[in-house]
Amino acid sequence: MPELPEVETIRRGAVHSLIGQKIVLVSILLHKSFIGDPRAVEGCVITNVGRRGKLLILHTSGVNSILIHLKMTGQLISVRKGQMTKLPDKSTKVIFAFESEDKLFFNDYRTFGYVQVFESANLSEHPFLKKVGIEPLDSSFTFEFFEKLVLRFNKMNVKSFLLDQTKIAGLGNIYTDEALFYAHILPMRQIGSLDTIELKDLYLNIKEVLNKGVNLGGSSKTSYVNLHGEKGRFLSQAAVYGRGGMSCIVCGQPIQKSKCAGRGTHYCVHCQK
DNA sequence: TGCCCCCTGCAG
DNA sequence: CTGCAGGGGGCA
Repeated sequence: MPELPEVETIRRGAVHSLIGQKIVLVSILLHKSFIGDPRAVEGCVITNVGRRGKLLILHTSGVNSILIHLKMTGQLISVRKGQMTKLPDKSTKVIFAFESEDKLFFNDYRTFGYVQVFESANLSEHPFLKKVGIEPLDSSFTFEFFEKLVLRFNKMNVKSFLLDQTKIAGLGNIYTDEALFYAHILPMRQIGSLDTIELKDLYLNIKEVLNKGVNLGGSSKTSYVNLHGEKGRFLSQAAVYGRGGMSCIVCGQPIQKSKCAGRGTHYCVHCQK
């Protein structure tokens, strides 16, 4: 499910609701959803909440951190003591119970996601963190950096490049299609064919679209909800994603939908070149 | 550097 | 019923 804006929205909710919570019990309802020893974080307090790309990181008072990747359909939902809830339900895979009697539910009906206990001192050795690329909303992501990065991958098509987490971290199918639309670039274009003006346009729109996503609380196509169980509002504003066959908001021509980089890809043949 | 695959559920 | 879905690891 979630791309950078969705995970960032959850992170912000977690900063508010989870910091200071002491974990008293971790219940695992599906073994494959949990990697490592749950007892290693019981008794620990959540001290901070970070994010790298689409990976959420709960720092604790102990020697371990808790890494959470939601993949396609993961949800992380916090329920206060005494609050009405339908949880756990059949998609619930992991439950954290806190000393406060608040609870945290990890739901994931397709079971691609995971919760992982990992030694904080060795986070840089984690298979995902070891390879993940630059944070596009960080000040270190300058146009100069982007231009140099892009130059090394001339043969790739631009959509595959943007989806590759080892290059830029956090873009997924929705925000990639949106950024390419606003940059007037067709997704199947070869990186090497982009001129400096197009690269600059793409660079600016990557940041623009991600910021807009964060400001609207992310995208909810099917399952995404924030930490409080609320849907995101980005998709109602999407220019191309999920609008195949509908008219382009700029020129009125029908939005195309086809496959690129193995993913459903939305674009306007009139506005994008 | 592309495909297949891990799963479940829902729309067409 | 088939195909498709916010991801990404592992394999030629």
